[in-house]
Amino acid sequence: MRAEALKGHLDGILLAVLEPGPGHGYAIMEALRVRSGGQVDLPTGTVYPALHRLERAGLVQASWSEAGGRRRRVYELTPAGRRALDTERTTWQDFSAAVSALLHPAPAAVTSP
Amino acid sequence: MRAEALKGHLDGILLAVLEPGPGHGYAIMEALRVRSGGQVDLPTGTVYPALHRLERAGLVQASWSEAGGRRRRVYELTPAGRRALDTERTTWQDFSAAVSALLHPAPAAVTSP
DNA sequence: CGACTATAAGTAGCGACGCTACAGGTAGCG
DNA sequence: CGCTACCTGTAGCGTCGCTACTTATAGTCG
Repeated sequence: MRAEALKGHLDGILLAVLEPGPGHGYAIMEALRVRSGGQVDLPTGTVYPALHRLERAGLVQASWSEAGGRRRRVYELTPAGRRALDTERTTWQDFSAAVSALLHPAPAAVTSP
Repeated sequence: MRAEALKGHLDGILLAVLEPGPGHGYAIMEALRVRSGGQVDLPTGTVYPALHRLERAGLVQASWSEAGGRRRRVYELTPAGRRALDTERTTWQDFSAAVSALLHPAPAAVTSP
């Protein structure tokens, strides 16, 4: 899938992945690949800047951790992040319903009589 | 609705509106507003450039028409445009299913055991 | 040992896209 | 005459995801 189509919804997806518990960037990319059945496979140049963006926005909170000589930046939802996720979910519902409706039927011609 | 969220799907929507028959820019904006129950209300600075883009891409074909002293640029789908619309519909199905799946459940934590 | 893969994080620069804020013009109504 | 609806358009901006690259450690295979 053209991951480019995620435009504007990536943030919500990342927040959703972090909802059940903290995680680091690499694990998030893995989780997305697995959960989408390989459909969503984001490059690092997409995920890391997005996480930094979320951090700047105060939606996630980050901290360094060490595991087997590998440093990890672990991200966790903030209260604001949870609220933003809720908002994103309802926004997505409305949005996808609207697009589906517009994309599918095609009842009559556009030109007025 | 944040029309910005349409990123990447606007073209498909415009093609869908033009599917049943030709139409001009202003009527297209009207049609979108009406069909979406006011949810989708695009500014002219979004619609006209998008139509020009579709024209450059060969997905629509444009011609001037005159009606009551008002010039109108009427757009019509090309065969390539119809094919692109089909593609967009299946792409949208996959995409929206994937996003819904990722956004909603949240089965387990990200971090591996 | 050396090469390679997996794990892990990051940045610079680019291109695409939608938006804001304009500009310009006609028709009709009070 | 002023206002609203109709109709098209552009310049410049900001955001966002992508490509391509860099840096570093751990494990595996020949």
